[in-house]
Amino acid sequence: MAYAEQYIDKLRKSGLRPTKQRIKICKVLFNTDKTFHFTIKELVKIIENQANIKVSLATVYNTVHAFIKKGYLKEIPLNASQSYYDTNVTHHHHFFDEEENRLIDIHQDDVDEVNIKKTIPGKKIKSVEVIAKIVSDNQSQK
Amino acid sequence: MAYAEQYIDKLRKSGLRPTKQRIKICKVLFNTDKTFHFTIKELVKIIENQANIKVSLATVYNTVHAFIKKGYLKEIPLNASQSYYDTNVTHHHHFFDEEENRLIDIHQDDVDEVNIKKTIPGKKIKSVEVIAKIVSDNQSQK
DNA sequence: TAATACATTATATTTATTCTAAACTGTTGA
DNA sequence: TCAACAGTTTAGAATAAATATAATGTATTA
Ligand SMILES: [Mn+2]
Ligand SMILES: [Mn+2]
Ligand SMILES: [Zn+2]
Ligand SMILES: [Zn+2]
Repeated sequence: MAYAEQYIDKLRKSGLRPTKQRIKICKVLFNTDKTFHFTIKELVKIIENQANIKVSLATVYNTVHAFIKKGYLKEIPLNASQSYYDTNVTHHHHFFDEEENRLIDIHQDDVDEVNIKKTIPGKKIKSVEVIAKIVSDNQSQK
Repeated sequence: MAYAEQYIDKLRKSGLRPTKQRIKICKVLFNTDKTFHFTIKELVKIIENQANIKVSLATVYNTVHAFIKKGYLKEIPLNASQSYYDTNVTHHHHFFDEEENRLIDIHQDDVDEVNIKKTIPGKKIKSVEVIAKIVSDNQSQK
């Protein structure tokens, strides 16, 4: 299958050999039209549900980190005791639904360019991220 | 002293009795012109350095969380295994210096109003925060 | 095939955070 | 005054995410 080639390519470019555990991880992460957000725990659960093979936590962590380093995944800064990861590596922003603990993408086009007037000597901006926390809009009950 | 009154007031409004441990925490947090960012570990270290009294980790965590709930402190969403807290509770944004692991305030005035065109049905925006990651600007060496 | 390099895994470790339970303190009212 | 009580502090235990370790397994290649 052609898609397997892509995964092998991604793995090789990340400095990893394409083992069956890693290809399985790739399938879960990249074999879909839609990008998504996940925690390591959730990723492990998806793999367990789909797969006939066992993949250890250490391998999942290692592979995810290798992909982050290479730019195939992004880590999302959230105030939580656990990291969120994103298969959408384009520049974009997020809603974070505090009630459902869920991240929702905001396309770059949906936010005006964030213009920061302040500068720090000797430093340059590497990335700018907007996080908008959302909650239920319980309209005043008429 | 007048400032002690303020701390007692803050504590009472947070539903906490003004004990000497809690007043000590208040002094470290609020007895300064400048606001600042801190981790729990750092806060404990400051207290240890200044104080003649011992304050346990549990008390520090509990007090900080009570103040957050009341709005006297803010938690800053950062991609880290540890939480950052802010004594500046006004609406503002941040630089995060990835090399020095340091937060720097950006006044609200220094960022144009972030206008998000996307909406989520049934949800309203509670807060919008911008985090700009910064790194050393190593100019191409002439 | 044998040697070697790389991977996977179970398990241990680390570390931030939260929980627990016992000891302590300050307030109250008989 | 002082016993009872509510609330507090604390040391240490528990929890959970993340990382490290080291033994075993697998793939590559000479
Ligand atoms: Mn990480
Ligand atoms: Mn918290
Ligand atoms: Zn996203
Ligand atoms: Zn700040």
